[in-house]
Amino acid sequence: MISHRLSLQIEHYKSCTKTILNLGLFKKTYKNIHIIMSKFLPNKDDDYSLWYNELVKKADLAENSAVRGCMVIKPYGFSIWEKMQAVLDKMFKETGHSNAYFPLFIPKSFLSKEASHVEGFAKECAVVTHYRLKNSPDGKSVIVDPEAKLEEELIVRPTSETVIWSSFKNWVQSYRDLPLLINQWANVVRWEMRTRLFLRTTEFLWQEGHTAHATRAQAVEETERMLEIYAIFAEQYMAMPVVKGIKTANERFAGAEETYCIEALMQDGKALQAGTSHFLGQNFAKAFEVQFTNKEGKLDHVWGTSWGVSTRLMGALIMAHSDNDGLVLPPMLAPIQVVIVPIFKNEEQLTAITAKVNELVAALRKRNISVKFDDRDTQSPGFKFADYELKGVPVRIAVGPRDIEAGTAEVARRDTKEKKTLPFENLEEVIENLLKEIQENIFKKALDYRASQTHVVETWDAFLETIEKGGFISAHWDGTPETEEKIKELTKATIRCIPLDSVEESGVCVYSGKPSSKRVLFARAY
RNA sequence: CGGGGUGUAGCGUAGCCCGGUAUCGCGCCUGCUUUGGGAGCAGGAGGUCGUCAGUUCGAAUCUGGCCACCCCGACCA
Repeated sequence: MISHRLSLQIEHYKSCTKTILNLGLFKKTYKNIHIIMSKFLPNKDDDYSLWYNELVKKADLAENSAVRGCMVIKPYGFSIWEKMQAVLDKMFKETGHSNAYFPLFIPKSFLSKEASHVEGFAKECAVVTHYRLKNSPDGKSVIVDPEAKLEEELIVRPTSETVIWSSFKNWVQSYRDLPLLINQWANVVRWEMRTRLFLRTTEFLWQEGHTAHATRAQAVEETERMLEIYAIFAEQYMAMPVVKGIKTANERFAGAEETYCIEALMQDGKALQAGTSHFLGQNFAKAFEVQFTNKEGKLDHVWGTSWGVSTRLMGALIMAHSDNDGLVLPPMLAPIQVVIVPIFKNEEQLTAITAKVNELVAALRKRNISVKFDDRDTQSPGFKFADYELKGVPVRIAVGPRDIEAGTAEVARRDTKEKKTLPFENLEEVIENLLKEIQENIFKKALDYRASQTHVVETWDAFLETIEKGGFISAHWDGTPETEEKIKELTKATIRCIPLDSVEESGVCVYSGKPSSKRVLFARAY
């Protein structure tokens, strides 16, 4: 709990930091301190959330918009999202799903058809009540035309289960129509009180999969399959280790029978839910009367699932790997994997360097490596080095006159900051391997970090002490919502999930002392 | 919705107490010198001081209203 006085001090500190960051004098006079200040980013360990916000803006990923709580995703940030989309979309298609698009607006009556669902979202829905504007009497502005009131208000989708299931009703008649495997890429709106770029914004982008199946078993299988896809994506592409698990009743999606999730640990010791997959049972099928005739000729309700990941993954990606010099992107998702910076004093040198570099660019592209040759003469090499580090480009190659003479290039990797001068000959193969190594290395680093921050705790005292340090706590829980609530109230920690690989072992609840058969994962979360 | 804070050039700010059209840095533009880790020097452009009203010869500055944003809390698949 941060006291008011302390929060004021933090405010003061932040504004001072900003001032210092912008004082050129400071940089000039105290070169050493300038190095510590590190590329004008706040220090990650001093103030993690300030570091995060500044990084998002300075790395040109996103910025706040004129609309409260909504963000503008800038070209560089969006290109990372596009890479994520491309990979996920391919994975969805490979597992038999098709894309479709459903409307942004949902009739209000749809939301009330599934009782627990509406309860979960009612408080954060944007509502459209009118469909026309007109000039104000004084002609200086526009006002909502009171005559243009909608008969039934429209809800801006916070998620699309209801519109989609109202369509599914028409799409499904026979077991031959099943399974129905649909995905949509869309924007959704949830009127959140407090927002943060990428992590929680009023409007965000996501994909939502919605499927219908003939049997319970098939729907559960689908739920688990998609969770697995999310886990593979997180670990193999984002290089971010995740725990697969099941949510407790408190944390479950409104309208689901079971919510599966992947949970990741950020560098400040807080957990982040990175994706969810819901087994909906027959809840929506019953609410929207989606029935089919089975092989035996009997009418039955279908079984549903829904699953999604959002632009929140961008926040996860940023917080999982980045450092005080800026972003660290996994090569699999980096829009630019290799940047080549020429070092030249005159046109003649640049021409010689360009000729040599073009060979390398062609060879790298042949291997499907995205490469940028930054031959602008308007920025100095030093500026470019720092800038591409800020943007998380995994590999940088510098080529100058000395290299041309020696037949070499300087290769620097973003993750370790290691620099090596290597022969130009066959460099493309070295780079290709280096990209793989970087991908593995940042995953391993994140995995080691998580291991060091996952604590097995047996007693309440130890729990209280450990939760302050951050990280995951693996502890026994008696399975009651009351205990879960109480722990949340006392520590702000929630049960992130019951891990799928949690082993059966008898123990006692860390809070109540009642018997328990499994450990669950606690953490403070985003 | 409660508590606190801030609005001055693209960004970050000084000035406000004690009224006289605005300070500094970054960035931007031009020129020359530079270029192997955010280049230097010289010159230059850019401001309805959030907004509306009041006090005054005169308002960034004083008074009142309004608006916006930020932080803390409540809330949050």
